[in-house]
Amino acid sequence: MPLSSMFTLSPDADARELATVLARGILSGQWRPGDGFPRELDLCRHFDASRNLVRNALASLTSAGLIERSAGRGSWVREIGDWHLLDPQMSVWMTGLEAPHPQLMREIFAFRLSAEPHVAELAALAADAEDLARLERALHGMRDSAGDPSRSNEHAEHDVAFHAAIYRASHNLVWRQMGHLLRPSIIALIQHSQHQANALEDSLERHRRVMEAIRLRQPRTARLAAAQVLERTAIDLGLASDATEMSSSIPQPQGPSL
Amino acid sequence: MPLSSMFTLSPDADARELATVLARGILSGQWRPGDGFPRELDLCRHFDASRNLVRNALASLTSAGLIERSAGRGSWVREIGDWHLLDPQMSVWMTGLEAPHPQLMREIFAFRLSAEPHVAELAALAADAEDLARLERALHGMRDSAGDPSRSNEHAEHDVAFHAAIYRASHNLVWRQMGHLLRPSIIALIQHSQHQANALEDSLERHRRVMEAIRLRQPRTARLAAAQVLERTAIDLGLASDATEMSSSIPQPQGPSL
DNA sequence: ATACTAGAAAATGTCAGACATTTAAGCAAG
DNA sequence: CTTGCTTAAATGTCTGACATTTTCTAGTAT
Repeated sequence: MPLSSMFTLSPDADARELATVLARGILSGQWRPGDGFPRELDLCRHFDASRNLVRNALASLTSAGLIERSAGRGSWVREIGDWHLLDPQMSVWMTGLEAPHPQLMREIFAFRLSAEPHVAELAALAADAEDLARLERALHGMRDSAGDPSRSNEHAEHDVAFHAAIYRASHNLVWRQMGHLLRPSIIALIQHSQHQANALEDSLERHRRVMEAIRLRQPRTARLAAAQVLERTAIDLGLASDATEMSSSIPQPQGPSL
Repeated sequence: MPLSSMFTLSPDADARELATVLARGILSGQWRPGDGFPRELDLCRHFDASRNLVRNALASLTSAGLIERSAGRGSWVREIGDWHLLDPQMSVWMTGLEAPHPQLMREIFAFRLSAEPHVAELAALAADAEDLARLERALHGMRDSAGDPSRSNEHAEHDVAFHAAIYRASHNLVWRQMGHLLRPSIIALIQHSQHQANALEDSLERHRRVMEAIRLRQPRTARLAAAQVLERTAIDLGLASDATEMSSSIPQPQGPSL
């Protein structure tokens, strides 16, 4: 896949911006897994950048698992399963994408569906006053910016902050790091769903119930409330069909036990 | 914190090795969060390396969230909460550590305790023939190398492979990526517990039960079996006290619902 | 004395060019 | 057909210079 003229860059760009352009080229499917990636010198020519800058950008892509490089052989795009979806840098790159990567969005949402209710349960067990303050600030921010299309970005940021505060309230460093995954998922939601007023009102109410359950230290209630927030989200994304099955934690029928 | 003479490097080291040495210096507490990190030129002198190589190594630490850099001000170690624990590179760095980072090990184990039973449940719903083959190979590897102190590393690798296979069998890319967390946790276990023969036998049996439950597509059984593997692990690590409470998924008593 | 400004110093960021190393392909001799 | 040499192509590294950002300090005007 040659460098198309779609990829442009301001003349005074730094390595971070170039990395962003290239990463989004991969995330948007311009280069696909298995494809060869342009050589350093071609990138230098195309973007009128020094080799040093190009190499720094490629180092970022490498550390995110997007490409693999080998002296003498070149660079190529790695399989999706090797991408470091939990690298915070990836969240930034995914967030600015004009059209989100469909498979990744499904995978991330499926993960949230399976994990977030449990995280809410942990949060109800561990949250302290600071966590509750964060949740409250985020919820108020969502409420203030609700319904105004010109403030939808702001609304999305508060939405992200709310969910990140839940992960953080688990008081576990690993779960907390996972909060970075939320941004691309939620931004895509805001941009691609027609928020009807009553849907928004309903969403806010469901968020509020999660916060209340955490405040009252009711783990099971928090779990169910978090599942219902995601159910609402699934509806807004048009994924409602199988969402309800996965988010409920009703024991499945099964054969004879061991 | 000056550069002590503890930090040495073979004369023909590349950026990756230097990054490893420096990262382990941070992970082992030689430099603590908030501390200033040595300047580029000091590192060049100390390790007899070019500035380019030093900069590449520092870029790795930056992308892992271990340090923060700013033109004119220098570099310093970031707070533990900002470290990218889910970066696969971090797992490599943590694994080779002579003495594991106690807090990180606790955090990672607590995460596994809360997540892995659920992942096993997902695996029981989604595993295919290839996943089962991976689980079986890993279990056989564990069994073959059991009890022989000279093959404890091999045993640990198969142990890692078994648990990674569970995450992978969830058939979700995010959970799959999280399998990288397992290595440092399991290696630390092997190195710091006196494996008595009966404990090992018991551990193997518990692993086998997880695999059987996944094979038979029994999610609830798989969840419980995975919790019991972790319970065994907690005993071997000397953390057994509160482990059983967290891994069981018995509903907690709670106040009035919303 | 105090506040503002200019300049120097220190640190990281970038550039340019040369050279080193790794890999793959082609070609020729056996 | 195989082996080994040569060449080309790509990434990796080194060196030295310069650019930029930030902080500290000294000096000056009010």
